[in-house]
Amino acid sequence: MSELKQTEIARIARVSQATVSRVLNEDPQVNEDLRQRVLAAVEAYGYVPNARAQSLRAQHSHTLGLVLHRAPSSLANDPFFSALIASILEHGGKHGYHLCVDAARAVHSRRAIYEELLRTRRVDGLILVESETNDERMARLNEQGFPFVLIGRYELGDGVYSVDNDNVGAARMATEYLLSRGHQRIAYIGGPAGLVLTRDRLFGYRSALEAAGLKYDPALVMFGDFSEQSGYRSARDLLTLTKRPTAILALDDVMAIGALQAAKEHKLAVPKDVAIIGFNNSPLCSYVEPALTSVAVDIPALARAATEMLIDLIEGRPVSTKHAIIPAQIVKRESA
Amino acid sequence: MSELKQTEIARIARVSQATVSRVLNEDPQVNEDLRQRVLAAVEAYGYVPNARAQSLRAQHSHTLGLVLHRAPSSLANDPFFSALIASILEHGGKHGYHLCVDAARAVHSRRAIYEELLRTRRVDGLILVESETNDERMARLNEQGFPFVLIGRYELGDGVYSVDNDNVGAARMATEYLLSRGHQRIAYIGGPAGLVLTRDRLFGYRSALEAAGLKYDPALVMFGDFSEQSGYRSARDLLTLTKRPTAILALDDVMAIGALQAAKEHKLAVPKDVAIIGFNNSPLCSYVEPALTSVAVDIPALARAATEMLIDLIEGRPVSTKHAIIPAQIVKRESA
DNA sequence: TTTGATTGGGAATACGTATTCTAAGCCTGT
DNA sequence: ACAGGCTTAGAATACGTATTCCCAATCAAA
Repeated sequence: MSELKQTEIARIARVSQATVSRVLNEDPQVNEDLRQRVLAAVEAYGYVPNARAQSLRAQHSHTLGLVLHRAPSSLANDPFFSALIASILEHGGKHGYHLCVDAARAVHSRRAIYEELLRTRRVDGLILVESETNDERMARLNEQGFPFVLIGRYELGDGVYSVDNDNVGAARMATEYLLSRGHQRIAYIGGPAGLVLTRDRLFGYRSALEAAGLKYDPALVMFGDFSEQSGYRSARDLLTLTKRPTAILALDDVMAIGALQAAKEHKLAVPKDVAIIGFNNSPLCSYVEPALTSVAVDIPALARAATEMLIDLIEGRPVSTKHAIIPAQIVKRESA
Repeated sequence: MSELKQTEIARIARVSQATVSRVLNEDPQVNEDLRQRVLAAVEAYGYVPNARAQSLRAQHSHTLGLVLHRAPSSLANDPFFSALIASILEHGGKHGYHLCVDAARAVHSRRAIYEELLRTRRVDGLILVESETNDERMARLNEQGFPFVLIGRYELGDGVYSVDNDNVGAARMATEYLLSRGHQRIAYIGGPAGLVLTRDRLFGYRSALEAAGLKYDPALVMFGDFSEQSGYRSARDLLTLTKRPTAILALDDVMAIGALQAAKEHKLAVPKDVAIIGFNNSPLCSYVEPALTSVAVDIPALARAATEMLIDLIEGRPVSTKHAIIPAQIVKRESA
């Protein structure tokens, strides 16, 4: 049944192909008479317009692209990833957009990704995640009318649009929360020292401390790698300090769980002897003992902001902020 | 820079547009001379072919569609979902396919989904997940040359292609494992009674029991709703039976965790007094106390089989099995 | 009635590519 | 030297749609 084009419908309804197109696009100036004939034929034969032809003609495909800068296999158990897609799907869908997902495989150079999706016009716009590149080519792409939005980094100058969660604010908020509960010695377990994430949150942590008139103590700052092991080891070292901390802020729930383990081994009650806060509010939090208080990065809001910004960009509407910052929330459970 | 079509490149390289196309498609019969001229122009201007035009012309878009029969928001924390996408991305990518994801929103009738993606030729083929429909329209679609593969149900007759995990076999395997550890009274906590999943796995459970010469005891069979609560309640009821079971097979990790909770409250040691096995091998398993033994549905294999079957279908290669069954595995931890 | 404006709808075209058709040039063999 | 095959590449076309252009018909006004 590949013979279903407007031409066929036109022949059946005894009108021109142009009229069929007009009817389908609800052009007001078409006689009710012909309109009905066309509609009847469309219904009878189950005609549906060919999106490929429409895209070529209309110069847009109503499709958004999502590119993850990681190997596909690494996405398998990542809750961030599924939440991201879910939200893009939801809000893009509201505006009638489809979603095309791609992950950077090793064979694909960065260049290939841009081109494959943007320059080939396979999608109307792109959401880039965890891109490691500071490439100024990006800025040029945007200028050339290939709209895209970055999630996760906004230090690329004004050429690109971006959305990020408020790393500084989130860490500050968590630290302030611990301070408000009377903690004076608060430790920080970051990710790898080089990461923007680690750096920004450290800054927030530190500024909360200093705002409270406390001295920043490098001995209380550790760097892990987001693994449970690294959380465990960092916490173990912290808890054996002579002046041990009474609270620990870990940049990931899994590391926080490692810290819980260490506390348990040191016979320290959580949160009485040592309070622990994680990051990301993963499903795990409710299932560990005690349930983990966690800073929730608002992924749905992040994705929504990126999606709507991108669609505004695509459709030529003015965008209010080039760099949106999404605030985080503390989800209080038992560990702090 | 929208003026980048083959025509422009052709003018620059002083050849015809056809020649540009030939060079790009590595047509052997083009003079090395012109070839170089074209390549130089392409390189200089960063020309990339327009995928929309290619799709229209070539009658395929090298894009797979994935349709989830659920509200997008419900996908946010579903590990099944992300694992699925990851694997499709990986194996589809190997064959040069992109992925378009869609979730059935309420406003979308089933019909709209097929049409929006398949009949409009937006994608070359579709993977349908958790489709609740037994629609024979599906079979007709396949016959009409709109290739798609179902994940999760294969009782639709021969009209459709499908991939499913081996529900019967998985439950049988888990039951046999418990039997081999000496258990004689094994309970079963299913999902809602109406589900194929519940039914098939119950069958596997039952057949293992009977193969071992044990009587099937309906008192040991409960039906939950995949929530922790329902797992807890079911287990509580089971453990207060006068002839209480020494092992519980729960159809989901979260229900199994509920059962763990119930055992704890009954002061029963796991696995010594009561062994517990979950399903799905979710990340949670490693984090509960004791770590949960679980039957792992092999999602990557499932997705891979579906993807490769679909691509074979699309590219007109013969498909060996219309209904592929993916075996499951037991991941042994501490609870059984 | 005649004219001018208005409306309805068919014919033609463009979107950018891949491919078929065709013709020009060149070789080879007689 | 000439016919017939082979190679090379340009011209033309098709993919299916949306839209512009234009003409015929209708209607209102004079």
